[in-house]
Amino acid sequence: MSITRDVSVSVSEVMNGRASQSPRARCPAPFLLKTFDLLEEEEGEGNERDGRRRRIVSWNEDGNGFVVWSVQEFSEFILPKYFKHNNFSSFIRQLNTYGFKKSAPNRWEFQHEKFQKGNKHLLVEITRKKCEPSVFPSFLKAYTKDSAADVEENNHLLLEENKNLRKEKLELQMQIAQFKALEIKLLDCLSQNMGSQSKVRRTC
Amino acid sequence: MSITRDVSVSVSEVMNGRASQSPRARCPAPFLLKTFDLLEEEEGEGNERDGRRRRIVSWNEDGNGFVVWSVQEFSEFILPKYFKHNNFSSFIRQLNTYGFKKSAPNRWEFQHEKFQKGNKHLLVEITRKKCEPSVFPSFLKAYTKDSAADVEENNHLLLEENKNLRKEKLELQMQIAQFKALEIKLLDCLSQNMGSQSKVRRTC
DNA sequence: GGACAGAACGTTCTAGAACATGTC
DNA sequence: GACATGTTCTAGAACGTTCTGTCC
Repeated sequence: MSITRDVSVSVSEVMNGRASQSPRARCPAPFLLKTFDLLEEEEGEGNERDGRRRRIVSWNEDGNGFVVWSVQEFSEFILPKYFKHNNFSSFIRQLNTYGFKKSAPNRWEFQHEKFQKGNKHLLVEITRKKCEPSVFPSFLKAYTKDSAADVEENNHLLLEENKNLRKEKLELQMQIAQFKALEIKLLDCLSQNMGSQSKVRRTC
Repeated sequence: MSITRDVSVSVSEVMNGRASQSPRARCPAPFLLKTFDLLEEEEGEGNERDGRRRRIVSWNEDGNGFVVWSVQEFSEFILPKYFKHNNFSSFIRQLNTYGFKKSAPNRWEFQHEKFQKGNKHLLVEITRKKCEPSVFPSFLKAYTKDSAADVEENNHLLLEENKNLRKEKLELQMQIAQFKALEIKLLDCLSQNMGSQSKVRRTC
């Protein structure tokens, strides 16, 4: 009974649902593949075309990120080749969606822990950010969305209860004060009425 | 007593505080002025330089918006001339902050109701979007900013206080119970010790 | 095979947030 | 130093497109 077979599915894949689908299962998101391929093409034979491309976009020195050297050319020539648009901002949006971080000021360099030169297999570990919240079953979304309001409501209820408790406490304290006064009166009565009979201690 | 003099200050100006400041009072935001000037330069004599510029950015046909024709040249040559950066996305962010809307797909055209060719005086009507919420006096900002955390914290404190109040209430109720028991004992003592002397009522 | 619903993914436009800078 | 404004990086939100399982 080898139930350990074929369970090499990462947590992240289960999380974002990729693992449960047939063709796309165990495949990186299209965006990641395209971006990776786009960069791998840099590693070509170094002919004129690749040389030109290398000035537009490339892996960084350490191979743990990439740099868009010419936004204009990247947008005009590279993007439409791999995607259905030529907007640099859309490309950036996708990078952020998949958790990439801009890793240098003054130039368009981005990094992701699992996006490394030569390690295409790591791409499956990269998940859409939107998937993290949606680990919550969707039917809980409404609750999550209104949590702020809920907290406020909770607050209000607590405040009400607090007010009532304070009021009750005050009433109890007044009762106790009356009891104390009563005790004194009773003791007075006792000491007076018992007169010469016997001593009375407060504990009776 | 003409108190109606010099009250030509628009509501929006009062709202965003521009009207209360001296030099900048009744002045459009720097960003708006710069963007407007940048476009007004298009209306020059039409010499070579302006001709070139016109291909980069210009008012639209109706004069109720403008178009950045070449993002690359706009970013490289125009932006650093007027602002402290050359990022097109930062320029876009500012446009959105001031309520401009992208008014055409497939090209970088933006419009704002009060941003019109030849009507520089309308610029004072354009306010930062952030100012709408900050109609709230600024001294409330801290509260507003931390409100979520505050509410949570408040909640926690209330919960603690509630717990203590319940505890105190219980203790008070126990005290009262003891007092009641004591009262009964005292009354017993009284009735016993007074014997034949006189009747004792609980109110003594 | 075709229709269709639901989910994942992509594209676009706008806003949030943190920090920097400048101004009074 | 409080406040408005500017700059940067990231996220929200709406909507469109593609994929996939299901039912007929």
